Amino acid sequence: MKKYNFSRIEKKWQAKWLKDKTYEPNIEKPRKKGKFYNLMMFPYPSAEGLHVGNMYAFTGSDIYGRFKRMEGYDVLEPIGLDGFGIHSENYALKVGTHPVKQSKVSEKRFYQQLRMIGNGFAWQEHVETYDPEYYRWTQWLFVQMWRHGLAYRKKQSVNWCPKDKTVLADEQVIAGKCERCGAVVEKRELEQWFFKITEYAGRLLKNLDAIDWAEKVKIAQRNWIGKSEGALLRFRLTSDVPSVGVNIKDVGRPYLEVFTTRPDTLFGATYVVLSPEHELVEKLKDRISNFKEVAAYAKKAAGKSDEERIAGGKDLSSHKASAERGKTGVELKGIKAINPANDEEIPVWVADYVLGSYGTGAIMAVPAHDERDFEFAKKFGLPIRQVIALETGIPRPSEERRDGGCGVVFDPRTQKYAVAVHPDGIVRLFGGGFNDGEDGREGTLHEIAEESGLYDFSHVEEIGTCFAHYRNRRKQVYRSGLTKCFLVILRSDKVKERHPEPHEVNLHLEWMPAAEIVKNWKGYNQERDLDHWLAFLREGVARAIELGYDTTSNPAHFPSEALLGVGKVVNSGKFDGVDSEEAKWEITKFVHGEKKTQFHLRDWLISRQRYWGPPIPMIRCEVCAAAGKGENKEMPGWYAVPEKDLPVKLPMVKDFRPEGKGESPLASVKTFYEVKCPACGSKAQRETDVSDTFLDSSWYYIGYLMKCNNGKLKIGDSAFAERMRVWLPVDMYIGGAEHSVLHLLYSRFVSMALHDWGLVDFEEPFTTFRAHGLVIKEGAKMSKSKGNVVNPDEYIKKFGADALRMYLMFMAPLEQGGDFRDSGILGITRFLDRVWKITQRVLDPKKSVHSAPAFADTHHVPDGFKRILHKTIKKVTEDIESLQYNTAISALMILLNEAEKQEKATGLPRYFFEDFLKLLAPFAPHIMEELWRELGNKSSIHLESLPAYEEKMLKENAVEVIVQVNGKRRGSVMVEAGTSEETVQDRALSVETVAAALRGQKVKRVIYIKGKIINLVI
RNA sequence: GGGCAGGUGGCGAAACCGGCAGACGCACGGGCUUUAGGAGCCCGCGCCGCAAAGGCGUGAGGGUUCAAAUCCCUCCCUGCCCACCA
Repeated sequence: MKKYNFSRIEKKWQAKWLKDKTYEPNIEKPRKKGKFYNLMMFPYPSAEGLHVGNMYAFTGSDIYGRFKRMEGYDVLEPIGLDGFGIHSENYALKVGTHPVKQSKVSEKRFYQQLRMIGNGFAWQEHVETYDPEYYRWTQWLFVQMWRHGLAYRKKQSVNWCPKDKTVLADEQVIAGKCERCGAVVEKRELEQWFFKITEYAGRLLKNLDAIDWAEKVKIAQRNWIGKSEGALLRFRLTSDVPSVGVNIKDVGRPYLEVFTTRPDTLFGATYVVLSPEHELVEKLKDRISNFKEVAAYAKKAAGKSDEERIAGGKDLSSHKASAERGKTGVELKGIKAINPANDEEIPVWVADYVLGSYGTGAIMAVPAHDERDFEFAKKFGLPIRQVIALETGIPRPSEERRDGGCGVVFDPRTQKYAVAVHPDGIVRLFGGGFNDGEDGREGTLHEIAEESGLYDFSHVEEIGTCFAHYRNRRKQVYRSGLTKCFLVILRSDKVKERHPEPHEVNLHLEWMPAAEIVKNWKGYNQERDLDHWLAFLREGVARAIELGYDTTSNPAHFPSEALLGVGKVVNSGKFDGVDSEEAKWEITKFVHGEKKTQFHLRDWLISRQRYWGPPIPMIRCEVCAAAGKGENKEMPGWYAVPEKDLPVKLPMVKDFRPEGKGESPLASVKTFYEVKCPACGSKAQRETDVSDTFLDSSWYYIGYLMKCNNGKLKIGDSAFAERMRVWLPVDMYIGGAEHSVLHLLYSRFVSMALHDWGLVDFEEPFTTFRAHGLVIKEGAKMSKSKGNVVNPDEYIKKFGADALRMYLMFMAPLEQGGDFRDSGILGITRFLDRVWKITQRVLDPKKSVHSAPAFADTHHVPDGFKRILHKTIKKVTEDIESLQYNTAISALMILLNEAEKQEKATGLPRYFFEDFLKLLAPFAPHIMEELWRELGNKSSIHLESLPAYEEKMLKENAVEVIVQVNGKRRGSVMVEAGTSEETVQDRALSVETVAAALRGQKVKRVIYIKGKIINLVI
């Protein structure tokens, strides 16, 4: 018997496939069922060779591609390297090699490794992003963005990584640290190139609904785009500082514009806040009496990294909470804003918790209903006014409806409020459910008198309503109703006899200052969910202060939290009682505000002050700039490099190290940056920054098509347009979830732009996207420091690529990732060994390999075996389609177990081997090819069609029906398929163990699930 | 703090449109092949019982149902992503 030598077999077929162009599709005219573009995220070859995570992803994608090929599609499965950019440059820095040289070394190593894993790559179509013939088109893309008004330059405070010495996009800053090197990110003001991706925000969001992508990636993109519906509101500004320079009306905008998603809370806006970088801070300098202080604050805030700004914000989690922590800000003294809703004069602050880059860079602060404003207001003693009575839930019709009321009872002489104290320490307001025929005011005063005895009041005023739910210990709602709240001012503390309800007899009256009540309020909802009464208390106290009764409470200090959520508007003049959702637009209209949709998405920062990337193909001419001339009116002096001059080749710069001056190393290469102005011919300067790596990878799926058949096609050619029409969009894209928002969003943006320019006929580049999971080792993350990194080379050497591929896929579903355990791979090795042997046995050791194999006569093989085979075909086909390779492999193992039994009984028919090997071919391509050829086939198994299952072959003729008594298994009966319920029941009753369980009791009910289970209920 | 995914034997995991929990594989135990090894074959393997009978078992607690890993409610834990976005 021939021995199984995977090493020899794998090498042999890898060479043969390459020679035969087995995996090269017919680009011009796809064969058979048509094209299938099977794309996997290309790797960046920076680290120490191919990682097992790469191999996991590639294998997962390759199996799918091979499966589609065997389904009859002409599959394009290209591969390339994303080797241009910071990560590759950093690797070069680390190993001390020049990136030009290093890229060649990495390329060789990666491609060599990639050839060993057994993927069906179309090698002719490979691309490398650092190849000038590739980045010619990356630069071309930049030029198109410029020509279409989507590229612009602006000075911006940007994220600056002090270690990588470059600008980072927001997406590359993780919790204030650099995504790649982990250094704390700083802020710097630099002129940068941006792409207007925000112009596409709406479409990028909307199209998500129509594409077949992993749901979590869609969610991540939706969150990133971050659409919010709100309003732009204007606050007039006034000043009591005598005008020195500018008149307040002459600052360009005599009002402050804010964006808010909660215009319904406008009446509760008790101050406004500008971001430190807001233009009005500078413009109003003459009107700000403490400008020095303000300017110092703004300067400090601008230099702070986001990390520091956030650290200054709420950090309630850490116990090291020092007094230093908390929000910071400075009031603009001398300036006031007018709340347009109630014409109230309110203070203006500048604080770094407001971001300059979002909305209008200014907010109206509603501390009662926003956590951040609340925290700020508390710290600086600013007023907090509740304007929303929260809804505590939605009642169900079945629940008993009972309205009620409560009172905030204040004694002006002692400056204290009345509270009901329960024996177990629970504190609440006086009040309760109304009796029949009572209304709000009368009923509430009645309840107060009943519980506290108090009845002599000088002032009673309704201050709020909410729809409340009362819950039992299990938090189930047992009663719902409208609850009203009244502020009640005591005339005298005369009391009459109490008539409390039985459960309230132990209740007693206590007087406390507002803050103390709030402090003692803890956990009232242990028994009933009455936290809305706390909101009423705040409301009542605020009103008592307003009326001048309460002179000791400081409303800024006693509430314990902001009230988030929606409900009915209160304290808002004529809008009182309106649902907050409605009030949003009514109030917006009332103050002549404007409805506005705001996106979280920012423009794409393209510039990188580094060496290893495609130079941005732009030229700056000072002469034209001075004359106001240029390709873009708004940006005089700027010209795109003419397309005939592309690519702008990256010059060889020996010292490519970033210097940290905010300039690319190219800025010191005179021969590079000195050029002639394309318009006027005067001395001009080339842009010396390079572009972001994500621009390289945003269009690489098109790049592969350019390389097809060694073509020299280009975008814009009609032949290339036709090629793109045939092959795009990508049918299946598999990659890591870590690119959910970066690469995938930019690619979508670019393809949408190409579509708008009339160059491609699709908007979405990837029809289907699936994210593979992560590979961990023995339950732990792989890392070099732990020394537990799986090196694929070693395993391929030891077990073969087929075994490694299959083991990786057997661990768990592809989308889940897997736990790599060294011992586990042996199971796969054994399996492949048995597949090898069972095939060798049929090839009869006595004859030569080339003579006819000794198959069993088909007629001798029972239908039962064929049924198992067909069930396996069905299962494997379906599982591959849904990327559940683990269960597909398991089904194939079961089939082999059955086949070995069958072999002993009757021998195995030819059809078994053909189908079995084909089903295994996507998983273990080398061995299957070898065995397939040994069976006498002349062409590749990978170009064969998958076996099809026959529906009629799946039907069992005898089935086991489980017999349950009261839902517990007590036995089973074998019956013919289609046996009537009565017969099954009779048979079930005659089973000994079933009869024993019934113990002669009468069967009350029988549930029969056809062919599966019969449950006898007694 | 928010979003997403998940929690099932000693381990990786199956089953999840409610219907025999633990398929398949690893590890482990026993046997066979006169067996030096990470070789092969057969048997066993959730837990408590010598065993049978039986009972208990899918993060915890409750609920719906003839029947719950699966559906509902409350809570706990882990991983990943995001996080002052008004």
